[in-house]
Amino acid sequence: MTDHEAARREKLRKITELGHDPWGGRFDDRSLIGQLRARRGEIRFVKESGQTVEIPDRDAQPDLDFRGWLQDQGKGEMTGPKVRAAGRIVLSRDAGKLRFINIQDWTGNIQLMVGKAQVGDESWALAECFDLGDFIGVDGKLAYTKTGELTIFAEKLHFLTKSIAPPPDKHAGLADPELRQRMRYLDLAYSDGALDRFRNRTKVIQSVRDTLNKQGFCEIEGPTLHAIAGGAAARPFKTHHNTLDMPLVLRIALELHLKRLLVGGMERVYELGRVYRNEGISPRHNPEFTMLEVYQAFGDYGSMMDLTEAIIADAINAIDGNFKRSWSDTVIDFTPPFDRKTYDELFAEQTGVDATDQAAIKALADKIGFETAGKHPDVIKSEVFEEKVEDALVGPIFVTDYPASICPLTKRKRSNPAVAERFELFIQGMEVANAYTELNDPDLQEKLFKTQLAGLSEEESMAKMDHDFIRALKHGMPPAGGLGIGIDRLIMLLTDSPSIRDVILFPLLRPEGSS
RNA sequence: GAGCCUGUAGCUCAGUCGGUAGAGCAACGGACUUUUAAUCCGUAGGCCAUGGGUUCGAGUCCCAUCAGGCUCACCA
Repeated sequence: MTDHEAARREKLRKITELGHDPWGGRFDDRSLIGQLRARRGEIRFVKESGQTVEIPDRDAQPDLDFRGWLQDQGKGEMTGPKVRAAGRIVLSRDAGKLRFINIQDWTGNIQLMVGKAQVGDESWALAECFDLGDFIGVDGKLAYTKTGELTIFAEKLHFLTKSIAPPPDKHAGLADPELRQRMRYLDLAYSDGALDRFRNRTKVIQSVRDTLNKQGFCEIEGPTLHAIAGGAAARPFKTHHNTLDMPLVLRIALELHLKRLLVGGMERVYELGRVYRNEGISPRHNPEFTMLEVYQAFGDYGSMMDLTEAIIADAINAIDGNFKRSWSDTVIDFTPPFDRKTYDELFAEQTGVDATDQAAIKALADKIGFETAGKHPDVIKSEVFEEKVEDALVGPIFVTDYPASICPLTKRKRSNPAVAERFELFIQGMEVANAYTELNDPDLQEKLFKTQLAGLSEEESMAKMDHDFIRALKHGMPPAGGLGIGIDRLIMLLTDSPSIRDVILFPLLRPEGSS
């Protein structure tokens, strides 16, 4: 046991001795600290003559010499509402028989003044057992100190919960990224901005649902345990069901079940949920992440583009309504409509090479040093695109109309079968959304599945072919637009968070002390 | 999976050329009834990530391991 813990346990003992429960209990009728701050206009100064004076608002006049102003009023008394608050002690200063304590709840932070003469010996003895990190409640008068700080002048103290372990540095908070992730509770409680970041995450997710529900979309919950990992090209996590003695995988995408629902007549349907990919970890990849997939019958990728803009604009309004958002040392302008450019236009812009000139593209690829022998011209083009174009897509920008051969499971343009009706939304070089006009021809789908699985043995291929999905398509899936949004990445961009682990409460980490 | 970087007190961090382990905050004792990163006086707190090696001597140099970060790879 550390000295810190021993000292805190000793105070815990004293609290019990004083007749208080160190683990507290229900505490009704408190105001949130944010609400209390909003009530500061009720505070008055009453002069000896009986004249009532309004208190100048320090937020409006930050340079005001409050102490001087107060002296100018002469003798009198500050009056303010009786309030009750509760929170965690985050700062404490004592000045003899007087203590200034800052408590914090999830709406803010406020100072308490506890005077021995004002609260009595009993409460004073309790206050001497307070440590940083404890939860306390207070009844008192909301008013200003001589220096103009909004303060609850304590009349009665309540003990709500003892903190046995010492908190991180009271100003620096937690700096070590490993500790911030492992001990997210401490990060939230003591690191600047951490709690707000995750509350903004909640607001974004709620807003996404609101936007879709308002437009008549229906939220569903598909299975997370799949027999076949379909809908994406990632490696799955494998698991096993004991009673059925059956291998299972965690889902890598939401797509195939949502499309079955289109067949079933759910015309506008979405799922906002977790998917799992057994791939590498990076500042943009966590093994489990939150994905939104939306399908709209009788729509196409164009309908999805408008919807994507609406989802993002509404999410920003839900946070703070600021469409010019800082991102690292730059600013992203999210004001819709976003730029829309075709794949070929961007290719030509960034490389100076005509996107339809296969020979010139191959020459460029050779110059970069790519292996080009035996590759499909569109594959070469796509490799050059990733190398030369994607990083330049600071966006937000919709990249539309991809070469059909690199997205086989997408419907082609009727006017040009070499082009797939697909867009991706890029922001700061990061792929945030991906949408298609969905393929609904079961024979073509089956053929393309087979081609996609061609590299695998027949046995593996059969195991990965989702025959039920093909069967569903045979019953008729209406023409539809489909959209996927990486919600964690969107939240990263909206909260100026450079790593996906900053917006996932409990990202995957190796266990501690695994040596 | 590869390369580079990091790991020192509860927290944030110094630690020079290899020569007895440092600071701020937090803690403990004391002074102070309007402080606000309060101040002042005093005290205590260390498996220098772990395990080896080199050396008279290692926080420091070398090797391995563990954990984390970044870059790359992987990744509709």
